[in-house]
Amino acid sequence: MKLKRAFYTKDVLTVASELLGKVLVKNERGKMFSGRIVELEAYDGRTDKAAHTYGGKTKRNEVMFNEGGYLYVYLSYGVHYCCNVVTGTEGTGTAILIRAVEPLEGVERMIMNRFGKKKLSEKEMYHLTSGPGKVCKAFGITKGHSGVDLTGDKIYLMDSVLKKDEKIAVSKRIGITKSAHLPWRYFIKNNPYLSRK
DNA sequence: CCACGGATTGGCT
DNA sequence: GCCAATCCGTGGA
Repeated sequence: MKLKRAFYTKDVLTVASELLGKVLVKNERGKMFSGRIVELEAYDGRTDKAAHTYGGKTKRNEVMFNEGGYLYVYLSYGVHYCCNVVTGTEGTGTAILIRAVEPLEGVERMIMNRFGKKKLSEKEMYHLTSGPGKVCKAFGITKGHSGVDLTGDKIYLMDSVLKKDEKIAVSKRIGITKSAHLPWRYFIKNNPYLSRK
């Protein structure tokens, strides 16, 4: 089942806690890419100085002010794209950064997008999508996908539940200096595809 | 107008 | 462990 609008329009921390284990899917003219979300971070422009929306609406962040269920993509350090799931009601300015997934479909295409070859060692496979920039590179997600409606059929999320032995853990967010104390990074404990342990 | 810094990554010391 | 790559929004002159 594809996740519907109502899943996304809830409060950002509620959606964040429900988003782990869901499957990110990209259908690129029939070429499928998919992966289970194993790590994410919440950003809330109303209170959180690290959020892109903290200073109000700009051309870059306007998608993040949409109602929930849209994709917000930005360029990090001028080098890497990172993708976010917009949450909440219109005008809220909240989103969830997808930091790592466990690859499912389209693995060979992901390896090609990331490394320009077809095979990786077993060890290298754990680094295929273990970071926000890596996920976008592997899936072929760029700035042109910012604003895509996640209730459409190009990029969307499928419902799925955590495995019986999987537990959610929470920590501080990675790589930020402002509002760094907030415990808004959620991840599946001991999952081998995390960006960090 | 210019300087600065950032939700990252991979390669080199 | 350290650092360059490289775009763009923000803030100060």
